[in-house]
Amino acid sequence: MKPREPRTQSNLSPDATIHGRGLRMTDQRRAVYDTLMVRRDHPTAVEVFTRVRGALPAISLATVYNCLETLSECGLVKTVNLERGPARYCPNLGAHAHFHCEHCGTVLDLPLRPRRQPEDIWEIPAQLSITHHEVAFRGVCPKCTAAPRRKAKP
Amino acid sequence: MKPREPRTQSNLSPDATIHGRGLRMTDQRRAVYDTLMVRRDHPTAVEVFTRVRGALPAISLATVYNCLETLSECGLVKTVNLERGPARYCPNLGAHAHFHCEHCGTVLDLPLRPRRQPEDIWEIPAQLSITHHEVAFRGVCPKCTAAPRRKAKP
DNA sequence: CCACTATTTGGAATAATTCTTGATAAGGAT
DNA sequence: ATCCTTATCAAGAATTATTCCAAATAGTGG
Repeated sequence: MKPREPRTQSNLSPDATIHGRGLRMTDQRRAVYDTLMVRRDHPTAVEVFTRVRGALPAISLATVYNCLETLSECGLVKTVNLERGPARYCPNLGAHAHFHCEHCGTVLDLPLRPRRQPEDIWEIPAQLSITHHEVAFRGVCPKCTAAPRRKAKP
Repeated sequence: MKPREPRTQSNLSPDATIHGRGLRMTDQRRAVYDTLMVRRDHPTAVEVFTRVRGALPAISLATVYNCLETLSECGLVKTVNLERGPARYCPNLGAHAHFHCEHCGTVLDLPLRPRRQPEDIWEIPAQLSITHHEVAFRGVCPKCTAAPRRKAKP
């Protein structure tokens, strides 16, 4: 059967991952993390802020930015940059690209095919050491192709 | 032998491409375009501004932004977004990805292998129509791996 | 030359994010 | 438990890159 997707990159609990870096799992960090995990979409920092205030009404936007940065550095979430829009945050830790619908703004995950990697299609000099890659597609999503009614926030 | 890389996407002259859209090839646009073509690196708008003032001392930064946007929309240059840094502009019209050295800041072009395409490695739903894609790698370039002395602007 | 539109300019405005500062809180050592 | 050290948070200021705006300028077709 298909292996379950790891909850974190290291397969440790989020707490252990955070502690492993000498950091603390605070209420704020947990709330931001949980917010990302329950609705597995691609919210901006402001959207996370709005959602997380349901759990922690006193949290500040600056703290949301801090938490998202920390979680991202710890590999617990991914930061997604699409064009020049606000950064988005992604709970999917598997290897994947992103698709951004230029009509409705939706972001979709496009998984990497099994046993495939970017080096298969791009010529990457051997001496070059790669630590990250980010792949973004842009176009029109199935829903908007079918029914191109309303347009949305870009 | 290897076909020469087209100077523009349509293989028309830059002037013809611009005219084809009902736009004019002004001194400013030409100067910005030439600036990109002579030194084939990946300058930011401000860097283009600095360089282009050698030819047109009176040009404004807003105009440089306008020209770069126009040239990019016409397919005469490419806009490159790396992480959340300032946009960079690229004269290479061939299909390629970008590599960003996190040590010295250099940007390198990584060509797409012949007869390869992103669909080869990412699962892209059939109904999804793709108009653009942008691929960015991050890591350490050969020079910095060999001699990790100075660090640079990020 | 005239009318019309495209373009440029300089400065103001905006958006997203980062920085700063002082207050809080948590964990370890005694 | 108390003290000490460091991490974290909150609020607002500051920064950065980019876009917007209004007025001046310049091409183009007739």
